[in-house]
Amino acid sequence: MAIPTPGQPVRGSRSGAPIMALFDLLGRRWGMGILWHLSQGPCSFRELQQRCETISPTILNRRLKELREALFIERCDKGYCLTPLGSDLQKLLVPLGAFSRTWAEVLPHEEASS
Amino acid sequence: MAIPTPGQPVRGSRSGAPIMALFDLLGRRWGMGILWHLSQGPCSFRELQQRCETISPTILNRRLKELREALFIERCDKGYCLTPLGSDLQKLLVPLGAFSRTWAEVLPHEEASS
DNA sequence: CATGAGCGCTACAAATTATGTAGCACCCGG
DNA sequence: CCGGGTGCTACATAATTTGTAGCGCTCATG
Repeated sequence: MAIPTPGQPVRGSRSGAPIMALFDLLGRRWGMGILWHLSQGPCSFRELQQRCETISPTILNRRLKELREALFIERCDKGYCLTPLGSDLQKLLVPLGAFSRTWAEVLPHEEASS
Repeated sequence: MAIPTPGQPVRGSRSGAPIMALFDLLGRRWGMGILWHLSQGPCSFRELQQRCETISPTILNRRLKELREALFIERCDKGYCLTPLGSDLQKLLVPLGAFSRTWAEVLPHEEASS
């Protein structure tokens, strides 16, 4: 499972359009979630695992490797943290948080129906 | 494979935080890519399949169902198109395009090495 | 030095998702 | 009736993710 790289063929673009490489990387399960949770501050592997609530260590470790290779995340004394580049990316994700709340209101609610 | 819904348990949040539901939905393979390609204008199922270059009809259809249920996409005379809500979401994705190009420059290039 | 608690990380089998190919049923123009 | 387009499904195979257990390491405490 090679890490998607701009310029190389990736899912969504044989020519490796950067946006498609990014989508491929972030579109892997937990990709965006890890960036999101890590933006709350640096933390250890196990702490991150708990922030994600239900991620398995196998996949956390794999995503961590990929995101490190992509230069979004790096090791630090506290465990893991975002790089400046990763932080830039995370900031672009923030508006999605606001959007998602609007979305949640618009969507037909599926309360535990009586 | 239930569609992630804010308020229901989703991957990344047992309590169904809207942002995690959104990440779960968009984080499925091709999720963001479909929105991206569809923003180029409404098109037919097969045309969309070609814009995505390498998507299988099985998964295109599944994502389409999910995204329609999430109110991001709807049917129209030309085939499929973004809803206003979906269009809002897609606009939030646009900055990622610019970011991805910066990223592509920063990343060590893996040219076809001699 | 033994114990316990934390760390990053890996193994492995089972379950879930995605891929690729083929092809259905439908409609339209020739 | 034939060719070409549409949306979409079936099915076997492959890839990815999950969940659980536990390794080897370090550090603080007794």
